[in-house]
Amino acid sequence: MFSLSEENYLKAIFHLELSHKNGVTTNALSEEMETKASSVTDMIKKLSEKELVRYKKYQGVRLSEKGRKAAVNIIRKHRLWECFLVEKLNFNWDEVHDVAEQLEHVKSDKLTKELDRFLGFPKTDPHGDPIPDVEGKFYKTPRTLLTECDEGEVAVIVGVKDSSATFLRFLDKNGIGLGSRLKLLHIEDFDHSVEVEVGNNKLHLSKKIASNLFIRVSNENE
Amino acid sequence: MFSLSEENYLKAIFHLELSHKNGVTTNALSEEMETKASSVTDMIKKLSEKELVRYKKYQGVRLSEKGRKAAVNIIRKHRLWECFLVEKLNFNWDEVHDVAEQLEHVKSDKLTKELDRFLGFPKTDPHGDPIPDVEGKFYKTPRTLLTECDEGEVAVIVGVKDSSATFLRFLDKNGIGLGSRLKLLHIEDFDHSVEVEVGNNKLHLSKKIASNLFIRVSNENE
DNA sequence: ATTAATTTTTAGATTTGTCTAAAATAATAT
DNA sequence: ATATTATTTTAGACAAATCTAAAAATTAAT
Repeated sequence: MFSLSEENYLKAIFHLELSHKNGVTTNALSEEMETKASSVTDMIKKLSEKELVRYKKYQGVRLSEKGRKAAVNIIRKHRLWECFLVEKLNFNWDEVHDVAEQLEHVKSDKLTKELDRFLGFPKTDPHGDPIPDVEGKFYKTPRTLLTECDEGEVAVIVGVKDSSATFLRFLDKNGIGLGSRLKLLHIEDFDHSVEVEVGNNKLHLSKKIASNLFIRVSNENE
Repeated sequence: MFSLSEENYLKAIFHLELSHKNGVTTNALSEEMETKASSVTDMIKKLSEKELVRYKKYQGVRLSEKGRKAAVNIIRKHRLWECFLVEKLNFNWDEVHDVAEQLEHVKSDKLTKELDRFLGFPKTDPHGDPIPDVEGKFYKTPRTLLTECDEGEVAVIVGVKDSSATFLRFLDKNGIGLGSRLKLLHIEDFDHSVEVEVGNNKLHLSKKIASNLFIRVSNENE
């Protein structure tokens, strides 16, 4: 159906469209894909011929409905494999990305369907990102960033915005993971860093860290 | 490490070496790989430069130790994935091949190791073929073909020589699978076809079919 | 032991995805 | 409004893996 490279471009365009609402630029794509802009132009032309993207010269690209379907399917597979690796194969959440990047390209509808069933139809991956269903629908649960939280509130970690190994290992080291309950003790006016209580420890988190933690504000007693 | 194509050639050479004891010929490889002989020559040169095979012009190829290790590792992964598909994802034994062909190329030692553990360190795949260990060692259990069986003996099916979907579905249709107990009632002198009892049915199997069934001769009462 | 047939290799072309360098277009700054 | 800068595209080249057609080597047949 699609080549490895085409699939990777589709995925990248999908992710970039979230922040580049009026078309993904060639340079943005070339940065994301770690290739030269000229290579991107070449590939965009191919995707455009296949009607996976809409493209006008110098105007950037956007996915067509067909392209979106394809991209979402790859993301679905990626996230299901991540669940598999963590839940069944003892991978840590910072180790799954590269392997899932390979597994996501395996072509077999039955495989995806059965993997989903085998995992119990998970709704989110190990980083808290939603897993789209077969129709390509994302069930988004409401979530905000820790930076939106007020002093005194209790937040449950439901996801990470940055899922780089560096960040994830930092969280591990500090006993923070999905499901962790943080009480926001203090927001520092000077740099917007926050002081939180997690378990019985107090932790100081920079604004950058807080802005990469997705939370759900919780009732003290729930 | 190795390209997809290189891996497929290594695997093919390994399989062909079993029957072509004094070197795998270019034509044999081109048939196995479904490519032209000239393409094979090109690839052989590349593998030879990488010291994965020993090659002298017009003399065919054989795997080096390094090449054998690589080939066996791919076969190991292929067979582990086949187990996974059948035991965990409800695949039938005639459906696993193409998907395993894709999965076998995923690169991650941890993945292979953990998959092996997750499956309970299986020794054979769904077709009864042995799964090599991490060191590349095959633990071969003694087995013969149904054609070697004598009248009156009871045979347990422990593997299939031909694992094409056509053959496997034929076996399914006739209630034969790994572990089936067949009593050899009669060998027909004319064409060496055999009459067997499986369950409460009598079946007539051509010589070709009998010669593709690996068996272990069993004690009536075991 | 030649000749004929087969197998294998070489030479040159093609496709996919990439690259560099240069040209074209768009965006920004004075 | 024009000049400067940045972005994007084009043109041409390259590596990997394949192909076709022709040449070379080996094997088989008389």
